[in-house]
Amino acid sequence: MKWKELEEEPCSMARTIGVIGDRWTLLILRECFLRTRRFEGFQSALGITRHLLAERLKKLVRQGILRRIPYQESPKRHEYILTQKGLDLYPIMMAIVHWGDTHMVDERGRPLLHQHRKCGKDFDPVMVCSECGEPLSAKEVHTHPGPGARSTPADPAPATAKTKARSRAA
Amino acid sequence: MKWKELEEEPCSMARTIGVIGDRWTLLILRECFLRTRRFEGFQSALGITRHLLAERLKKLVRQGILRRIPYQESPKRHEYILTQKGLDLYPIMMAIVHWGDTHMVDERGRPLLHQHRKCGKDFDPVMVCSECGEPLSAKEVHTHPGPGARSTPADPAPATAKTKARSRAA
DNA sequence: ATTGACAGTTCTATTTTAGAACTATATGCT
DNA sequence: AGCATATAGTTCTAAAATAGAACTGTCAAT
Repeated sequence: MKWKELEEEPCSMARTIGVIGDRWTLLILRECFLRTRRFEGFQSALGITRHLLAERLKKLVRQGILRRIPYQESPKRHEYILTQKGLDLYPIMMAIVHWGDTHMVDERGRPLLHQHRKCGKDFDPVMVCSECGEPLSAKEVHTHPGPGARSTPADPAPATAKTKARSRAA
Repeated sequence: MKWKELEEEPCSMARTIGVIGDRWTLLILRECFLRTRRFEGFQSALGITRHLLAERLKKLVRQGILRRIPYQESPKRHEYILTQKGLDLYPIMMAIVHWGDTHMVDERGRPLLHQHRKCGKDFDPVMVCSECGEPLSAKEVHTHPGPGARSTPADPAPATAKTKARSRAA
C-alpha cells in the first residue's frame, strides 16, 4: 500500500493517517501549535533536514492544513499558519501528548503543562460522548457501518486478491 | 533524528510518536480495536507485508501495548491483545477518526458510526477540560514548562549545534 | 502422502530519509 | 565595491526502511 492509496480507503482513520501519519508531519504540527511559523524556525526547532521540511510543508499546504502567506516583499518571504482544518487537529495532538504524559514520562515528570484559560487550572484532556457527556472508553463503544461503508454482507463485488485488503477497512 | 532518539526527547508528543507514529502501527492498532487478534487476521485485513507486520507486532509487545498470549499448544499459536496501556490509546484513535470524519469524507458520508452503549446514541468524541468540563480548543490553552522540562531561561548548559534541535522540544 | 492453515523468516529491489553542500535574493557593514 | 549574514529553499550521494515475493516449520485433516 502506497501513501496515496491510503487516502482513498473507506476509513476515516486511514485517510487521516495518509495526511498526518508520519513522524515529521506530526512534529511539524506540534511546532505550529507552539506558534512556530517560519521555515528556519521549524528547521532549528526540529533538526529535520531542509529537504524533508520543504517537502512536508508543501504537502500540508496542499492538504489545506497550513496556509502559506507572505510576510514581506523583497526578498519574498512566507510563513505557515494553521487553517481551521489544521486547528481542528488539536484534539489529536492533545490526545497524543496526554498518552505520553501518562505512559512515557520519566521520574522527572511532565515536560509541559497545559493551562485552560477559561478556568485557570492545569488540566488533562478528557474525551467524552457528544450526546451524554460521559467519558468514553473503547469497551463502551459499538462500531457499525455508516453510509460511506465499502462492503455489505451482500456486496455484489466479491473481494479479489487485489481488493481483499480493503474490504475489511472501515 | 533516528526513531530511537525520539523516545528520549523531553516531549510527551515526541516520545509517543516514537512508539506509534508510523502508518502501519496506527493501522495495526485500528485493527486491534476492531477485535483483530491474530497474525493472519492483521495481514489480510491490512495488506501489510508479513515482514513488517512481524516487526511491528514485536515492537508493540516490547512497548507493552500488546500482550502476546498462547491460544493453543501444538503447534504453538499466539494472539495479540491490547493491554491497558494499549486500550488507553483509544482517545488518540477516536480523535484521528473524528478529524477524518469531519475533513476527509467523500459525498457518501462516514464509513463507520460509533454508538455509545451507555446512552444508546451515535456520537462524536468531544475533548473537554478535566477541571471545568468545557470543550477545549487550541486558542484557550496556555502551554508552560512542567517539572520534566529540559531547559529553563537560566539553563546552565547553553545549546550547541548538536543539542540545539532539542532545546526547543517539549 | 498430500494439502491446507497458521505464523513467521529470508531475500532482492525500490522508495524514503539523512546529511551535507549549494543557490538565490536582499540587507547591513567596512 | 566587497564581504558577511539572514532566510528559504534545491540538489546531490549514502544509508535506512519498505515492498513484494518466496521460503520454513508445525501440525491437522483427507
